[in-house]
Amino acid sequence: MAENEERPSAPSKPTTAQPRRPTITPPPRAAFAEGLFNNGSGTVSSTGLGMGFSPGPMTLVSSFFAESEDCKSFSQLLAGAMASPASAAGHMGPNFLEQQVEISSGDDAVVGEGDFRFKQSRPAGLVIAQQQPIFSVPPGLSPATLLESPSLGMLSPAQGPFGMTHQQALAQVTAQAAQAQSHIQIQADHVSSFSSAPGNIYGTNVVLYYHTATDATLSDRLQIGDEENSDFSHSNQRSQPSSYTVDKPADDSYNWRKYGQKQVKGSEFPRSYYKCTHPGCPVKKKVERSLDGQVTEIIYRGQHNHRPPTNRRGKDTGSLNGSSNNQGSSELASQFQSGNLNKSKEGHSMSKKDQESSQVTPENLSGTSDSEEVDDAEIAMDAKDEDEPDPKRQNTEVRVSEAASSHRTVTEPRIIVQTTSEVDLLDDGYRWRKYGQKVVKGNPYPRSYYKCTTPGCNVRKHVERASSDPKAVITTYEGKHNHDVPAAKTSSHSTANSNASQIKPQNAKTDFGNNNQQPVARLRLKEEHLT
DNA sequence: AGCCTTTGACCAGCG
DNA sequence: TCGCTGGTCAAAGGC
Repeated sequence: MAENEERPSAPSKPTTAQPRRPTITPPPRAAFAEGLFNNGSGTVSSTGLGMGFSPGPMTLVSSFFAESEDCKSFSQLLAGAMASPASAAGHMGPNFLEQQVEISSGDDAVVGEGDFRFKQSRPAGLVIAQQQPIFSVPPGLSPATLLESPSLGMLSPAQGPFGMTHQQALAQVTAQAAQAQSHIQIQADHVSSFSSAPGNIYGTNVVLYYHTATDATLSDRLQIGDEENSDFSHSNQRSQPSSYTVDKPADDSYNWRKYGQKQVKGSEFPRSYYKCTHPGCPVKKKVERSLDGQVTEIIYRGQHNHRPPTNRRGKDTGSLNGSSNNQGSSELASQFQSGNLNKSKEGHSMSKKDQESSQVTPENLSGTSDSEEVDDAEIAMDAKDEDEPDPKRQNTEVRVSEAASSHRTVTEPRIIVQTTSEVDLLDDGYRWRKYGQKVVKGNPYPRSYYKCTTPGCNVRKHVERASSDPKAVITTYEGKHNHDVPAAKTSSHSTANSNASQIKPQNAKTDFGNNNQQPVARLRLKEEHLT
């Protein structure tokens, strides 16, 4: 199992005098999860997938904001955030009605080689996450560990147990990232890092970076601030054996075989190479670990051409993945795979240069770097031409991403999805009909409303542009598609994105989706497109 | 026995 | 052409 396989192995060429990264000492997962699940409302409903699926990381993250004051527009939030982090924090106050997730994509959006990242810390120019502590983390428990929890429920204590692995969460986010066409950042201080990835999604390479340099601040960011969540931390502290050290990425539902390890130049830690053990499956992944076993980077390449193994090897004891979790993971993975198996080749055809060029720094994502040079975002992309990739845009995005790559840092956690095919990620594969537009106070740009044109499907989305940053385009999805992608959109990119769409609705409102029984959890994708 | 990790060697791409 | 580098191979050994 991936977890075991990714246990740190004694580097053949041990690095010396490397800055030690904080050791993560999470509680036993069972207790940990219990602590999580017993928090908040105690809602235990599963998601619309009917398999105990939990909301994606966005939802989870968003749940932090679940008790914010009023549901201000994202534009407002974004504007406020940009203007003043503190102000932004206020916006995301305790009464924030809608559970929202901030996933921002960078200006340097890449169509062909999009990068999606989860960001632990707020971007310099975009602060959405509330400043108030959200929940506590037991001493020694790193965010990576938190997210490695099979449930991730810690991120959404008010929503009860969500049997979702961080891979699933990541998968969701990644899928949504794909939908967003470009870079994604979870604009939440609470989201620290992921210890693993779901593997290839839609022919993309998922890169997870762990930057424990920020771990020092995690305690601050992840401290409890909500009495309601205190059980979480308490339970964790009670049950957490100090000796429990998470030194491997969580289960990503696939089996991997290590086939190599090298000390890569420029990398602090040895890089391990893994192959999916499934016959004929081209998926590989590279894992970099610190000396203390913490994963610092995971790169997935290729796309699984099979379902995740249902019978996980018994030796995978590092995870408390229950059946629901595995099932959920598998289900999620299968969703990813459905209808889009033809991308694996493209994934492998992606040159190293392409991959590298597609990596973008959080600074760029937040518009503080070279991304400033890019043209204005195109909300119009959402309003029209969803069916057609824009070659021009692709070229531009590649250029920007390259520029951005020069600013790449290793100081912040990030997850990068390197798309391995030229996919117009903006196109989510579904047909949308614009049914409204509204100008929000404080935002010169209108918020456009769209509804899925498929009869009986209540999925909606609205797109808005941040007032203070026209490049920032936020797409919010509500509901779950109860149908497949329209036949006319069976192109690779459409399929990929449709899959993404299929995943998003897990966080959907109950009044939109057919299967959604969960509290509202809107997904908010900030899309920053290039012209 | 099968599957896995380890690890030195080999290969290919690139400047 | 050569050296560097990342990626892969494959034998050996362990579980």
